[in-house]
Amino acid sequence: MANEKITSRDKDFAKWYTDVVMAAHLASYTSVKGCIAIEPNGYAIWEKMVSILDKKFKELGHVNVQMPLLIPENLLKKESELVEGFAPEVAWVTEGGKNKLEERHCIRPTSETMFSDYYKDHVKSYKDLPMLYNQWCNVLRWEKETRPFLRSREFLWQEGHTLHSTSAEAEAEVKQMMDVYKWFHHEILAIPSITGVKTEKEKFAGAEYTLTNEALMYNGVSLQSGTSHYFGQKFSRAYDIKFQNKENKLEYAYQTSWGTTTRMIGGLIMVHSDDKGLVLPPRIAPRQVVIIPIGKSERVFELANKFNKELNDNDITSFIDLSEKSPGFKFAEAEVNGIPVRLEIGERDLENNVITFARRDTGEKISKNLDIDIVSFTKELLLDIQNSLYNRALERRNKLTFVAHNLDDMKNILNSQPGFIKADWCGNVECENKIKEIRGCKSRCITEDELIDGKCVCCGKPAKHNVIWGLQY
RNA sequence: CGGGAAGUGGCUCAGCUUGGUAGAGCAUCUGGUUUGGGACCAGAGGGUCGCAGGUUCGAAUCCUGUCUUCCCGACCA
Repeated sequence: MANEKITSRDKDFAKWYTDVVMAAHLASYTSVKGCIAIEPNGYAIWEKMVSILDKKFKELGHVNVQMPLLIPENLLKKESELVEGFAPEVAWVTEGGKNKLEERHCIRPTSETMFSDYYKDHVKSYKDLPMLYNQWCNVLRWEKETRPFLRSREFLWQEGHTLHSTSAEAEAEVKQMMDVYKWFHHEILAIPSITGVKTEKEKFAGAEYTLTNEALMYNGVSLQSGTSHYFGQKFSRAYDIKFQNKENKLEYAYQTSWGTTTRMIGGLIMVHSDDKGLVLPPRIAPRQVVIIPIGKSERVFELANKFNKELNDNDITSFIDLSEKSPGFKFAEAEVNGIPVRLEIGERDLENNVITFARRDTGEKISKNLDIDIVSFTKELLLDIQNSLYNRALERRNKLTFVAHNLDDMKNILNSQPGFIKADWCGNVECENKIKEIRGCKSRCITEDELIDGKCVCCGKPAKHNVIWGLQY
């Protein structure tokens, strides 16, 4: 039974998406364009993302810091590629109180600048390196078209900025952090993303190269969800970050940056959710089990409390829905909010000494005897839901992964059912631009796979790479 | 930023053409009865119609500007 507040996913995907965001109370609009209010249900997901990623970052030796929100104009302008890349979407502060600022400041769109400015004064020797900093913060980019979580002007993210004494070490960091993002998507979010290198055209402004994590949404559109950049010495030259190396010579440091954002919440919705509302993989669900007591008998509440305590004592996040609503209402509410497992405890079942589990991903109801080991059963069920969601998403991704041998193939695919399109490419940006003319199709990432035909899908000349193409958010 | 649509209690919308100072359903609150797929009865509260100007004796309604949201393009995490 679909939720009446939610437009069907297959009928209007864009509307379905916003309906789910609103119906599950993840976020709502505010009077500030492109700046959403992230509501408790949405923020709880972000908090869980933060806690898991933050733990991982720290295990790998990173520490958290906080840099200023404002960046002075002349500082931002030191790295020309970065400025050119971000210029159209930077917001400026020109007044403080009643005074015009002698130098205007932008609100950070990203913090390479401030980190670099900090590093230049704090790194003297190779013994100071590496510096493995990360910050959790908000940034602002003056986007023209905005959508909750997917593209808002203000958004929350983490940006890691690290400094190394050798290129090899920095490049290893870039790869390592991309592996973390991939792990996070596959193991926690149950999203079978693909990773690879961005083309020159699509890489981050100012980077030597960019690694990307690309996730395919239910409708076949790709979402860049996590990037990791290698800067080499570009920023350290622009910002004068030098250290004395082992040979007692001054050398520019090697730098990286990597980030993930609240956009991942949007990805989570567009990969797993359905016409009933949100579907959350258990490992990212802030609340994994809802217990719904039916009827008013004392035994019902005793059991609800007992099971709730047992689950929470064993690292399963559970709560009892004690609201004054009918059971049907509570079922629907649990579904729209994406709670992975529902446990119904009712008088009628108790007469037969059973309780009923319902799983959000399939809707299946499972009747179990009262004397089951509730903790181990629930753990297995949650694991099974986690795996099923991953497999379902993987099947969908495979179904929407196509191979193109020529431009006509690409056109046909993009005009019927978009997805990941694998095609050979000569490495020339002109071919990339030509392909983009087809519904805005862009290169997603360069794969390590073998060439398909050995010739460019666009110009027919010898190909250099097997590239994944697609539409993007 | 170009092309289109829309803003009226928390939500969905009616009223606007033919100006006379605001309605419905859902939601909320109170009391009671209920409880296995979005319960029922009775009662109550809540808006000056996105915002700013203008026309008029009088504007939700007409005019101008502006902001926001949605869809389609161009740009982007």
